[in-house]
Amino acid sequence: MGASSPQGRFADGAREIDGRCLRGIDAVGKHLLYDWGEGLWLHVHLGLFGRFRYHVAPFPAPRDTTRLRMETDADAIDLSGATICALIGDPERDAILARLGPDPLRGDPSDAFLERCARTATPIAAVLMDQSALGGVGNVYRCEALFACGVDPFAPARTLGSAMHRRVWDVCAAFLATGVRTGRTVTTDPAEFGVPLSRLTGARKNYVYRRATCLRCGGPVRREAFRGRTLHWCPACQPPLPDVPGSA
DNA sequence: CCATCATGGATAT
DNA sequence: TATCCCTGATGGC
Repeated sequence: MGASSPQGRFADGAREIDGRCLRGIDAVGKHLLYDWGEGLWLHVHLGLFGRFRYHVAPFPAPRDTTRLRMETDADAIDLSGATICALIGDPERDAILARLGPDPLRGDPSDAFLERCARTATPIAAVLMDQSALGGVGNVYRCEALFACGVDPFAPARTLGSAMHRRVWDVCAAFLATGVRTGRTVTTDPAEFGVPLSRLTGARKNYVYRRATCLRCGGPVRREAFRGRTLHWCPACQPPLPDVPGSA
């Protein structure tokens, strides 16, 4: 396969994999690992701005932001905007795996996540964004999972109880699986609207994320910056738990 | 043309 | 908690 860096910022890396045969691609949480054999890996993390563009021959000219183009005679993939695009070896790959929490899409056991939730007084909204607690969930799924569970984002994790911890895990796992299947971050329930999942688009894609009003109750959605990210939640559908003396 | 915002994370303080 | 990096779409002048 051919590799090049039209933008130039990954010129050395592209040269290194140019002409090699890709053996496989692994996804761990939000990290992608391209296996070039002999312990050589391309590590990609899309971050906030990263994206792939897929082309069929004849390929369009790359943009001036295209950091990496990988191509065969028939197909090309362009990568731009990624937070991480780097060649690494086995030790660095192992370190990535080691620092990530369980990823439901890999069939990892939920134990470590459940134990973290049981132990910590950190708000559940922060735990869900912590990639060492749970791999793969970002802001959309975090907001929508808490909505699906009727949980106040600021509730200290351990006050929710083990049954709710399990439910949060299950909901996140279901969202991630749906994401793989559909290629979209749909979190609404087809049964609630009587239409197939494929029709849950636009204004019916999510219940609270980036919405002015709750898709379920019609009440106002609250929006607030929390640790650098914007939380969205419905205070009517996700009421705070009553204070229990000595619980937090 | 410019400001603003976005599915993320590392680093400084 | 603040700042910076990465890119692209959008909307207001």
